[in-house]
Amino acid sequence: MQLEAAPPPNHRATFVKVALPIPIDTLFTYEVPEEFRDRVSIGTRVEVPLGRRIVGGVVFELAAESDYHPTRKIQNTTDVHLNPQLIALARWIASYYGCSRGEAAQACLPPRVTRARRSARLAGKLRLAISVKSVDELERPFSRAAKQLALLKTLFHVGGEAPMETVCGEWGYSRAVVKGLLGKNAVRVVQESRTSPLAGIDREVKELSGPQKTALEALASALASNAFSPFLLHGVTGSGKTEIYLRAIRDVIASGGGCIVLVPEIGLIPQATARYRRVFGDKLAIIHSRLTPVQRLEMWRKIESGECRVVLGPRSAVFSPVRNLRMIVVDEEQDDSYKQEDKPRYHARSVALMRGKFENLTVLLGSATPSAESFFHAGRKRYRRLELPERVGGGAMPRIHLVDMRRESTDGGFFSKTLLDYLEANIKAGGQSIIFLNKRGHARFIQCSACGWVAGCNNCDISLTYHRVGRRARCHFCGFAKTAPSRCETCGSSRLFFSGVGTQRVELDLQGFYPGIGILRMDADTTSGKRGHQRILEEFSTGRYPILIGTQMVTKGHHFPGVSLVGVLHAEEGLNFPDFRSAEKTFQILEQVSGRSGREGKVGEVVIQTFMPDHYLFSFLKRHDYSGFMHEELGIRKQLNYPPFARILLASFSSTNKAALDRVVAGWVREVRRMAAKGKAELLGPSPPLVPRIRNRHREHVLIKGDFTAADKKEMLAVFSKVAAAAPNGRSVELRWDVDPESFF
DNA sequence: AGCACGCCGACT
DNA sequence: GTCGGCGTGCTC
Repeated sequence: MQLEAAPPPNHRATFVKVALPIPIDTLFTYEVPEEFRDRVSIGTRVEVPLGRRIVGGVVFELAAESDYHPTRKIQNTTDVHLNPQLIALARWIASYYGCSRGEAAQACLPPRVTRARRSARLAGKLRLAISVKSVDELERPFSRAAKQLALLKTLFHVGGEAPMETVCGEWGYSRAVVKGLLGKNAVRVVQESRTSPLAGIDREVKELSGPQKTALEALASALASNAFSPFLLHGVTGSGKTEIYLRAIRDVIASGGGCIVLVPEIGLIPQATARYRRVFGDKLAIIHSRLTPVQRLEMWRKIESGECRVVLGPRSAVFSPVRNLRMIVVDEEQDDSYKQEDKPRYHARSVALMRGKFENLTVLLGSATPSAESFFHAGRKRYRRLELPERVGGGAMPRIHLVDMRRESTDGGFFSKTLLDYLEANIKAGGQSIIFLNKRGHARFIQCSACGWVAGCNNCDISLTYHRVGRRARCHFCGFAKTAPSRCETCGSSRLFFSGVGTQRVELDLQGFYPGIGILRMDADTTSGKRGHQRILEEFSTGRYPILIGTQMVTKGHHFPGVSLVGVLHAEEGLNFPDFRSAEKTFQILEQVSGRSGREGKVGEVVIQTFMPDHYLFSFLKRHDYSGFMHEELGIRKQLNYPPFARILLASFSSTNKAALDRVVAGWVREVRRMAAKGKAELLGPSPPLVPRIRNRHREHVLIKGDFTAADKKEMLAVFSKVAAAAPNGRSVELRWDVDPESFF
């Protein structure tokens, strides 16, 4: 008979095994000097010597003896630590995404700040001291102080006051801006809070719709069960998803729990989160990309201590050490900004679900246009489906008109007769219109009209982008730049033209049709500066401009009550992209941009121009038939064995040495194919990607489809190390390992 | 990943 | 002669 083993003491160990932020998964053993023993346990972030530098690592194991000699000593300890649940999550990330435990642990923690400069504490709250009915009244008196105006508007949006810390930290305003406003008596500093937290919600919506009530009841019972409960909340634009989130979170907080809300990466944090701030006040922590490392650490401490119970932020917020975490919300769950493109290449939606499993949480995925993956799982009852099929206030969905541009193109121009007719009618009626160019980037390249030559980069296989400023031609990958050529470098012709998205040409055309009309254009030339996008969106929302022209940037953030027409140019763009998700993504973006038309009682019009009107997505889009489209799309996915029916993995190899690259890739593929023959995986490639050379590094892609385990992935990575070590110059070959890739670039 | 060591070519 | 390129090996 065995004695019952006492749990190993989680303190006072002589040695610790530490996971380091290097691409090696072995734990390194360090000695803990006597003075640190009380402060080191599993999960503690410690500073340790590695070679001749000091790095931050996380203690994963304790040991009485060292298995490595000579053992070096821990340099220092920190008060940052990973709790046991997050250690488990880091382990899962490491094995699933194929990185070291140290790299995964690092992604779960706030940045390591070396110089812990304590910033002077900003006390009190900043309160609006002038009374205005709408932000428009502020425009004129503050027209010469853009920053002050922006701060006033933000204050107005959040209900009139905000803590000084929020103003200078989260929103990034300098003290000079605050001082300026204090000098003009436009704001005051007050000590106490006027709005009590958790109060604002009932004032905003009188009554919930039937489907909203049903959804909330389902969430409430899931939360009460304390079991892992994944949901897909499918609600059309304007159907009140945020109201559901807010109420569910409020109930969690009321019963002593905490929540995480993930949002896609957007630059409009203050406005987009104003409702959360009004409801949750100081209990809310907002994380965003403009926080400095010190601010991030402070935020982490507030969450860890329980001072903040609700965390709102982009993908990294999924790792927040929230006290008594009960629920994770993933808003706009289809958004591809949830995929981290640097190591570890995790998907925040997957991490949220896995964390939910480990910690028995309710995980609420919300979207107007759910991903095929989530839609599928909801259909298979792996997630519970909640639907909000109607807009709040009963607004009808916009009417969609499809225009076949093969017939209706007006002598090579951008506009069909149909779109021009609708546009003219809308202008006459005083409505606003959005002209959406369905193009990804805003690159303009330089081409010879005599021979077709395109100005390209010396180091990358890509065309150079033309920048009007200084007439430069620049490479987006490596930064290579030169003066834009005035003659073709192949045939010497001077007949060069600048091609690309053409928002400027669209604007020119429209000015021709409607001389003197107010047009806003949103592209690389007009959105320079940090707040460029926001500025243009705000100007458009004043209603003074009848037309806004833009690319995909116009689909995010802000909604415009005055818009009753959306025109889409080149709707088929992207459908021919080498990405199995291209139809899904195109459908989602067209549905989203359509949703911008007509709100608050008015039926909006949407004119979609395309050269591929026969593509299946358009017949479903016309009827706003999301389910119909998804069933068709999932049928195709099944046939081709793509997600969600199979897992995929993109192995992207690169090297400056083409011969070494080819040797290593060929060797790796040969061995992995042999492994795959035993299992169910299928290898596609190797094949050169869309851009076969970047920064003078040649590239090769291999796509792996099938059903593979963490062990299979580990073996494939091991094969790479082996092959690369054996081949001449093999070490020059780099492998970028992307599990569940979102981008195939 | 980062850093040192060491072996080869092309310069003051 | 050495400066510095990158290929290789190692880090508790």
